[in-house]
Amino acid sequence: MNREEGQTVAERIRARFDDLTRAERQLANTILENYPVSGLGSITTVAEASGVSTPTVARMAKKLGFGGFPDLQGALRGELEATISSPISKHDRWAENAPDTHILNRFADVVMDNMRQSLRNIGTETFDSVARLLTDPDRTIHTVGGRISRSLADYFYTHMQVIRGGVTLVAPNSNTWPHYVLNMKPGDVLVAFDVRRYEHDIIRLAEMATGRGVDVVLFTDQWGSPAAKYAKHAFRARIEAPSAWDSSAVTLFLLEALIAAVQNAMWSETHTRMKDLEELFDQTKLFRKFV
Amino acid sequence: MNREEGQTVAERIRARFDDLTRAERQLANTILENYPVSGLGSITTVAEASGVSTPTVARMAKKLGFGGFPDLQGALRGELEATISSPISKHDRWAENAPDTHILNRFADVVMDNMRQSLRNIGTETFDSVARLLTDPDRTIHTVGGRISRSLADYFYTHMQVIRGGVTLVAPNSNTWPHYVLNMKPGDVLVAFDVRRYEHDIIRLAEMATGRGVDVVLFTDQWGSPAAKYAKHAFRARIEAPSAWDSSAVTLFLLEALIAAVQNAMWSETHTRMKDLEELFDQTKLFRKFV
DNA sequence: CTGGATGTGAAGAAATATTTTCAAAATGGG
DNA sequence: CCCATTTTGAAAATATTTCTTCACATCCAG
Repeated sequence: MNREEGQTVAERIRARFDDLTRAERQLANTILENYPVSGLGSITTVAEASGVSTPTVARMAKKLGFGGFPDLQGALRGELEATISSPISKHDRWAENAPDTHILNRFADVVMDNMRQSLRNIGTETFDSVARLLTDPDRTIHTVGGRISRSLADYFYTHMQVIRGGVTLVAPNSNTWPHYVLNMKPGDVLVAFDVRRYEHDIIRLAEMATGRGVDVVLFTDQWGSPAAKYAKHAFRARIEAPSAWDSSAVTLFLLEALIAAVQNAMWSETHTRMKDLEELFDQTKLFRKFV
Repeated sequence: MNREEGQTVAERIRARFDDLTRAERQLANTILENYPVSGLGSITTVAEASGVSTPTVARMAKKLGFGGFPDLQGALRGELEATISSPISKHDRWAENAPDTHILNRFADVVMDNMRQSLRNIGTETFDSVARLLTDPDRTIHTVGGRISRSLADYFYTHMQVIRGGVTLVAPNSNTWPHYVLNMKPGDVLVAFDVRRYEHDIIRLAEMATGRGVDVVLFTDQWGSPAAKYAKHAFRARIEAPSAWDSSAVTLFLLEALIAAVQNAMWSETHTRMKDLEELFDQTKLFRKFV
């Protein structure tokens, strides 16, 4: 029984297929089609699905060298996990000259994973709703970030400013926030960033804004800032990183996608603004074109 | 309970995520990672894998509208079967409810691609050399960004400031830059960000800095800013995006990986600084701990 | 007709899930 | 910072499901 240790269930079945009896082969075939999901139900389910009796299933499990049906099932689960959890990313040898353990590669793996998982958890309805909010020219956009996420708010602000008018960056110093709140009117949008460790002031700000009829859009992490309570829409991005810090890469990606969506939706206005901006830059000669 | 009939487990979790408590969210996240395989073991296994107790698992199953844990598990199995047996699995099933043409998915595809290609073109030697430069406590770090990349410089600055002393953020207004140059001494490092459209002032700054014996590290795009001429090390990240704008996501990723590397290399110093910082935060009560 | 394979049903055993209680911990408000 | 409230986990008792095994009837191929 020891040689069988490293084998998959499918391999074991094929290896001993000739020893199997008629009903057992029938069962084996059912397990092999739609492998390995079909073997995951209860022993009764599996038996019924293949049209054999439960004792047959139990018998075969032992015949294949497992302790019993649950043992076989555990093996199947393990295989499935291994299959699903290692997608192309691991095999994809980018930066081939680097050993897998180099921080650059480890970081890349984790970020790609964050990306995949975040995307799975973010509904396009949320995304589209937020894009629609931000496209509405009657709503003023306010944006604010915490100690770390401030840079993201800043990034967002810089872009939105070009795309449309009516965008405000709330200053980092929370003492001044009441003044900003004073300027928010019902229907305005507050785009807030708050990742752990969640900042009390941001939560309060979200609360105050909500109280004034402002729609709060929150960018946070997978655990969700308490500010989510006040948020009309929340994006929960995974921020896992092999580091003492969290990764904002996925959040930035979401932000950029959102910026792209808004820009598409209001292209005519944006186009004009960008052209005007170009001219202004040319006039002040602050920037010289190279490309 | 009837409206929930057609929903996937993931959807149910997302829909009620705000109602979930801390431990439940923890559990929910574990189920969502490696979805849906992670939810297929026994209730004990699942509980242990997420670090919560079995009652919590049972409680959440009911909260989500299932009869109990086995019911939830059955739903997961059903989904898995549907997913695996149909050929949908072609396109990694992120954001599965979104058509491939949704901007969110298009953006994701492009960014993942940028990531792969950038990594292939970036040698770990460059990465390691830069990490070594930034780790040297005798060198002061100056960092500067352009109109858009300013946020990245800011992000970098915020983190480096915690990791080590001797970090300066060069103000955005280029009029004041000569003053900053005055303070740069030979052996210092200037971390500059310059993506298209390349900014004349940044190039001049890099030139001036090099003239004073400063090592310039440049983050730029795949075409390379003219400032690369003066840079000792340059990171060329792909910034392609289905948008009128470029994507900074890969650049941010590189930056974070670099920050992680530096932080690892000087952990003892960083550790002390972080603890001190915590205390200062506690004292000023600016931030309240949630996690 | 015969022997092995199979299914049925059932009973006991084992594992698993549910629920309860209660103390400890976390959270949120003042 | 403290207190009230909620959440959580451990333990245990209970309920339920699932698995194993057995006895026995049936089927089928040779």
